[in-house]
Amino acid sequence: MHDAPRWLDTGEQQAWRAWLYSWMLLEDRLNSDLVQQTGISHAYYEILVQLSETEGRQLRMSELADRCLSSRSRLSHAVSRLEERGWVRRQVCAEDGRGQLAVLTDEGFAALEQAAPVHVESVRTHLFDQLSPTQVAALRDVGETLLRHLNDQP
Amino acid sequence: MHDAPRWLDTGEQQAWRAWLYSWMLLEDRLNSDLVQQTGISHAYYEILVQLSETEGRQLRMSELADRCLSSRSRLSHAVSRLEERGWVRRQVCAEDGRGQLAVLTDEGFAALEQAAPVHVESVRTHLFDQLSPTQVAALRDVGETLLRHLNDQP
DNA sequence: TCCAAGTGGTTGAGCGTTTGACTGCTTACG
DNA sequence: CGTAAGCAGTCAAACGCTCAACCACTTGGA
Repeated sequence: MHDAPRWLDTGEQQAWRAWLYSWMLLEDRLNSDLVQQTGISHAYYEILVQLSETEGRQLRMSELADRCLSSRSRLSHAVSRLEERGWVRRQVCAEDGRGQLAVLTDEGFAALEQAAPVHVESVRTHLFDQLSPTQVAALRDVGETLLRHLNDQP
Repeated sequence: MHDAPRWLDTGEQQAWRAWLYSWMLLEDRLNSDLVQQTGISHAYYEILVQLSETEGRQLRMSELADRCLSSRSRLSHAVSRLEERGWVRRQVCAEDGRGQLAVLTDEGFAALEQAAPVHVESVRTHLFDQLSPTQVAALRDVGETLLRHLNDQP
C-alpha cells in the first residue's frame, strides 16, 4: 500500500517549477490580451474556433464540450451566454431528438475573424518569438507524448 | 497600425495545439487527483507549500500572493477559507501595522505532509514517468526561457 | 505637526464554474 | 410492443474568482 514517495530530484523540481510558473504566467497573459483587446475570453474563443472549423459550422453540444475539454454543464452555460451575444444559436438535432446543435452565426464568425489575429499575435509574441525552432520542436514532442499518455488514461 | 497577422505555420500550429491540449488535460488531472485523494485543491496546496518553505512558516499576504501568482483579493479570500479549516491563521505584522502575516498552523503543516506524497506521485506518474531525461531537460529549458521573457514584461 | 498621497489588505457584489439532480428522448431486451 | 436502462442536455445551489470600492496605517512634504 503506502510505498515511500518517489520524490522529485533537484533537476526535476526545477523543471517542474519553471514550467508550472511560466505556463501559468503565459496562460494568464494570453487570456488577458484577448479579453482586453476583443472582449472574448479564451474559453469563448475556443468554442467559436471549434465551431468555425467544422462543416456547416455546427456541432452537437457534447461533441463541442469534448473538443473544448469542457464539461457539458459548463458548455451549456457558455453557449447560453454566446446566444445572448447572438454569436451562436441552438437548434434541435434532426437525427436524435435528445440532441441539440450549437450553430455559429454569421455574427459569431465575424467576431472570431476579428479576434483571431489578436490572439495569434499574442501567442507569437509571448511564445514562438521567444523560442528557437529546436525548442518549438521539443515542445511539440513533449506535448504529443503527454497527449498520448493522457488520452489512454481512464 | 493593422499589419497583416503573422499566422502560425503548420508546425507551429501543431506544436501549439499539442501543447495546449496536453497541458490542460495534465493540469486537470493533477488537480482532480489531489482533490479526490486529499480534499485540497491545487490553489490551496500551493499556498501551504509556499508557507511551509519559509522561515517561521509565515509570510506577508502580498508576498504570498506574488509567490502563488495570485491576486491579493483572491489570496485574501483563500486564506479566510484556510483559516476556517484551521490550517492558517492571520497575525498583524509587527513592523508594519498595515500588514498581515499568514501563518501556517501545525494542523496545516500536517495536512500538507499528507497531501505532498499524493501530489508528487501524481506529477511523477503523469509527467516525469512519461518523459525521457532529454525531454525533461527540454521542458525545463523552455520553461526558463519563457519565464525570463514573461518576468521582463510590463 | 499635520495632512495628502501612497500602500497593504479586506470586503461585497456580480459572474462563471462545478456538482448533482432532473427531464425528455432513444435503444435494447424480454 | 412495452418497459428498463442509458444518454443528451439543462437547471439550481454552492462555491471560487474578479473587480472596484473601501479602511487602516505609513510616509513624505509643507
